[in-house]
Amino acid sequence: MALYALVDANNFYASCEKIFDPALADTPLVVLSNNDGCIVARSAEAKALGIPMGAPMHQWQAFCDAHGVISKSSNYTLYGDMSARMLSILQDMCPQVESYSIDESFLDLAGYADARAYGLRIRQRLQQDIKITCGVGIGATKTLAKFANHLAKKQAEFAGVCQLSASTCARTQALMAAYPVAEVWGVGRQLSARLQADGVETVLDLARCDPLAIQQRYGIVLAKTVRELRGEPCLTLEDVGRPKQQIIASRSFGTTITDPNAIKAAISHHVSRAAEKLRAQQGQCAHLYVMLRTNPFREQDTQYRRSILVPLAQASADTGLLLAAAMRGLKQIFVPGLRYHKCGVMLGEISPVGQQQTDLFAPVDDPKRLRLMGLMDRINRDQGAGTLQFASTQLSNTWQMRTGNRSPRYTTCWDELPIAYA
DNA sequence: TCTGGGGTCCTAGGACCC
DNA sequence: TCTGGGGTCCTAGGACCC
Repeated sequence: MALYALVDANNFYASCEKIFDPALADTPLVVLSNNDGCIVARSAEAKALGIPMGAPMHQWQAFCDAHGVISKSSNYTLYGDMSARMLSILQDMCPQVESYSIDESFLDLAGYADARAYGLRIRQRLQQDIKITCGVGIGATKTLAKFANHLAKKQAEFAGVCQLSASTCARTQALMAAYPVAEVWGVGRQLSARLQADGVETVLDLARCDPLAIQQRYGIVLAKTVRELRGEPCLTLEDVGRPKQQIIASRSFGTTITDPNAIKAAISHHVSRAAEKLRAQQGQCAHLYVMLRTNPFREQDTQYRRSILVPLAQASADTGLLLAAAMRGLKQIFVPGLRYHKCGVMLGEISPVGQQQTDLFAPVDDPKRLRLMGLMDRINRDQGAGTLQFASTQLSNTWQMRTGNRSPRYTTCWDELPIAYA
């Protein structure tokens, strides 16, 4: 009998900020996206004030000022490190763990006699060791575990850990009937609007649909979701270390950009970051996309949005080669005179280095160049990102993003460790 | 003035082939 | 004059997730 748990940290980014700054303990707090653009995390107090997820900060600035809400620029170095600590505790407690996102992991609990008691222990341990409060949802499928997790957080009687029994059980059905279909994992805005138009309003309504009819009308993905809601597993735990199939590096500019050199510099920067990630997973890519666009929210501006695929003559992980390819692509899609807002690159068709294609004569990266790249990565890791860079990155820095109020990197940087006074 | 970034999977439609 | 249809591969884009 399959049994999955989903462990999900509450208000993760906001909690990370609060752990290291006790003065923020009972203060409403929001964490902002890059460029301090959107609200991407809220503390419990900020949620209670009615601040919505994803809202543009500039629309809420006055409200936050009036209600004493503290805002923080995002500090991904800190959140990433806390996430790794959380994962290692979970791996210590359970042999089968899939890290699903920065603050969520699925656990395979098949064969555990008292899964709920185990969930409570996990919750206690995370609370005790790293001061992170999480919800635990347990069910026969990942989709049910997701829903259970939602219940664990929303309904106080579960004390943070909810185990759903079979979807045929009356109690489970009552819970499913109490939540809108949009709460189901995999049902977003578009799908929930269509489903509601078809009379499928609650989670229970969807669970009662015929999977084949759903497949006809909505496709295979939603059909799997229906099966999962009915207790039939369609999704399994995925390997933690699975290499990425595509690697994206992109950013909005801190300000509108028209200067082609600034865009070249930004693209160079993104290529460098993406190639670093590619080498970190011992990969090489056979093509890359270059993406460029104007600001869709500025309706008064001429809108433009293009991406272009640049195939490489050989699969490569060499920043220099990738830079040259990206510049060729950029040249093709850059239109002078527009007010640009964001650009990026995506590496695709990724394969492991060394697993060569069948063509004996296919060129491969020069080993000397790869050693140089490895050295560059090590220096940048030890001495700080950007210590060694390709020159095109330096053409301009006007595109850099804004960060108003980032907290210290408490756990990963010697100069920024928190200080405790006894 | 100011609206994120990084992923996965699926599908529609065009190009091409026989 | 009459001018098919099915399969496959590829790509762009859309939906979803956090």
